[in-house]
This record gives sequence, C-alpha cells and structure tokens, in this order.
Amino acid sequence: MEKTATRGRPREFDTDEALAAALQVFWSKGYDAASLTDLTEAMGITRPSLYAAFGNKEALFKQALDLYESEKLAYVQSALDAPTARTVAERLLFGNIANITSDCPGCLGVIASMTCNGDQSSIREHVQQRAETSRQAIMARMQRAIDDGDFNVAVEAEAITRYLSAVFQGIAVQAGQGVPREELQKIAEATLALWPGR
Amino acid sequence: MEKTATRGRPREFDTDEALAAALQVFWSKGYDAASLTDLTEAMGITRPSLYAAFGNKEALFKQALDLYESEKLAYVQSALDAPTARTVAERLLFGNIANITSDCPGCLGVIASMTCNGDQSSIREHVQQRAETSRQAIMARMQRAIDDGDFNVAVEAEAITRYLSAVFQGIAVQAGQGVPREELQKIAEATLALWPGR
DNA sequence: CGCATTACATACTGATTGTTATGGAAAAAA
DNA sequence: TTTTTTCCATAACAATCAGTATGTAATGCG
Repeated sequence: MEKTATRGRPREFDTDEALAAALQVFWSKGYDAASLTDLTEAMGITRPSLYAAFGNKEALFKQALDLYESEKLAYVQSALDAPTARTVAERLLFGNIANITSDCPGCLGVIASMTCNGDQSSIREHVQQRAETSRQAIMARMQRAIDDGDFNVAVEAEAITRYLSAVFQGIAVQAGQGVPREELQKIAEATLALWPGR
Repeated sequence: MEKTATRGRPREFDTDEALAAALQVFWSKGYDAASLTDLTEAMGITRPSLYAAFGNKEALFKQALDLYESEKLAYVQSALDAPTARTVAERLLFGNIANITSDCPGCLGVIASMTCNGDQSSIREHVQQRAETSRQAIMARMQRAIDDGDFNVAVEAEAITRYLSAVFQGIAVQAGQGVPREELQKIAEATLALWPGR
C-alpha cells in the first residue's frame, strides 16, 4: 500500500476527479481519438503530472475503465439478482439506457471495442475480456432461468444471451447516433414484449 | 461524362481495383485508423496518384462507400421485396451476416459511424444519412406489413424497425469482436423465433 | 536553516498524420 | 520532332501524436 508517502511537494489536483474527467473524455471520444491534449485539458493537469500519476495513456484508460465499471455498471449485478429471466433482461436493457443517456451518448464498452481496432492494441483485448466476463455471468444466469422453467419455448443459454447482448449493443450504437431516449426505450419495450417467458 | 479524355500519359492502375482495395482497408480499420500509408500500400499506388484520382481521403471514403452500398447491400433491396414482415427480417439478418462474414468482420456502416466521432466530421453525418435512408425504407415496408396484417400483436412501425435495426447492429458489433458466424446465425434464428407474426 | 523528495511548468523529442511541391517519364496532338 | 498534357516518383510540408528532459517551486525531515 502506498497510502501516505507525503514527502515532497503535495499534489495540487484530486486523482479521483482527474480520473473521472478522463473517463468522460474516453467515453465521448473513444480511446484513439482522445488525445493527450484533450485529456489534460479536461483533467486540468499537465502532461508530466498525468504520466506521473497514471503511467501512460493506456494505463490511464484501464483505470478509467475500472472507474466506469464500478460506477456505471452496478445495474448489471442488480440485473443478475432479478428473479426471472424476463426481469433480468428488463433491468439490463433499461439500466443500459439509463447509463447511456446519462452523460454522454454511447456505451464505453461498445465504443472502445470498435474504436481501437489498430493492430495489436492490448486495449481491445482488455475491453473484450471484461465484456466476456459479464457475458459469462449473464449466460450462467440464463442457464439457471432455463432450469427454473422461466422460458415457455426451448432456448439455449448461449443463444438467448447473445441475442440479448445484440439488442443491448444495438441500443448503444443507436444512442451514439443520437437516437433519443424515448426511442431507445421503445426498443427495450419491444424486446420485452417478445420475450418468451416470465 | 469524362470518359476518354485520353490525352497525356495514361493511368497505370485500374481505378475500380484501387477503390475496391481502399474499401477493404476502410472496412477493416475504419475511417480514422486507415492511414494514407495503409491505403496507398493496399491500393498499390502512390500518394499523389491517390489525390489525383480520388481527391482526398474523405472523398475516397465516400466513393468507397458508394461501392460498398452498390456491391454489398443489394440484399437490402431483396429484403424489402420479401412478401411478409418475417421474411423481410429474415433476409435482412441473414444477408447482413453473409455480408459481414464474407471478407472482413464487422459492418462498415456501424464501424464508420462509431469510429470517426471526432468533432464536426462530415464523414459521420454522411454515413448516418445513408443509414437513415435505409431505415426509412425498412420502416415504410414495416408499415405496409402492419396494414397487411402480418403481425399478430400490436406494433408500431418505428419501434419494430428500430428493434430490428438494433439486432442488426448488435450482430455487426459481435462480428467485429470475433464471434463466429454460427453464433451470429443463432442470434438471427432467435430473433425470427420470437418474431410476432408471419 | 539546509537537504532530500516530490510535483509543476515549459518546451522539446521522434514518429506519424494528411496533403502538396517539384522534377522526370510517357503518350497524344501539333 | 516538338509541344502539350497528364501521369508517376521522391521528398518535403505543417500539424499533431504520445511521451520526456529540464529547471523551478513546494513540502517534510533532520
């Protein structure tokens, strides 16, 4: 733990605030398009301070992603705790919409996974790995729902999960295109209206 | 028409081939990430030749988008000609998957609309305008299907169109993440299994 | 106080971006 | 052939990118 090594000149900015500002930038622009100038201006710090505090751009992004997950994606856990497959889907979709339309349009996960398609890009792998973790959790929940008899037609856990993810991601794409929240909610409502079971 | 103003030295490359190569690059990398070096190498021409033949990067992209629409999106028209709402959806979804998994993963429209989120970026507007045109056509088709009694539940044309678009885009996103074709097809099959009507 | 340590501010690095100026090569028109 | 027009090849352009070297200011410790 490096809690209080308060020797030398103290920092003039709050690390958490700066990270939140960086998250905002990454969220609205994506990884590649977010330049260090954009970041430092939004964070209110200089380049050397950024590197001293966060390492480099990639490390900063990963820390911003941590913040994003802990702050913005609490609804995923809430969804997993829902009693039936339908309510799981309901919470996921509407939680996603609320999350998406809160500050900036679009979903950071979707944005980042498409934005940085350059070469090796460990960022891409990193984002996808996190998404995969969530997907596995949702799929396990769907399997339990199948065992519980939540569905009134035969479904596979993986297929229904990928289907739900597709609607989820499509909503994020359309949000990024400027589609208003009410229309996004209609997508979610339509999905739930077609949902095969309780 | 500027067909044969064959005065002076003739071109040493085929414009259509070069444009097809450029499309390939834009498709796999997106607009911003596709550098002039990437483009000229893939096209087999030099930078000045590119600028003489196509104008600049933005104009090249728009011409590549024209080629993309005419070559790859024929299935949209085919889908609009389908007899029922269900078959329209079927052709759209499977046509999309076939298109997506043919050469490079991902959908150029989705990729481009998310990739270039920088500032004004007329590219973004351009892509979205084309997508909007397709969406309007699909929505009109869905309205006709409603009038024809294709649906067995009450639906709005805009809502069902946006829902279908969301699945469509979600499939493209997952394709870009490397999800194999069979899984994408399961998404389409699930969507059709839940489709409310004929 | 003086010293060590840490952070800030300015300005720079080398690489890469899209775009273009310059000079030579090739082919039709004179 | 000479001229004219268009193309290709090399190399440069200014701007921007991520990342740093350097010097100074501010703190805690002795």
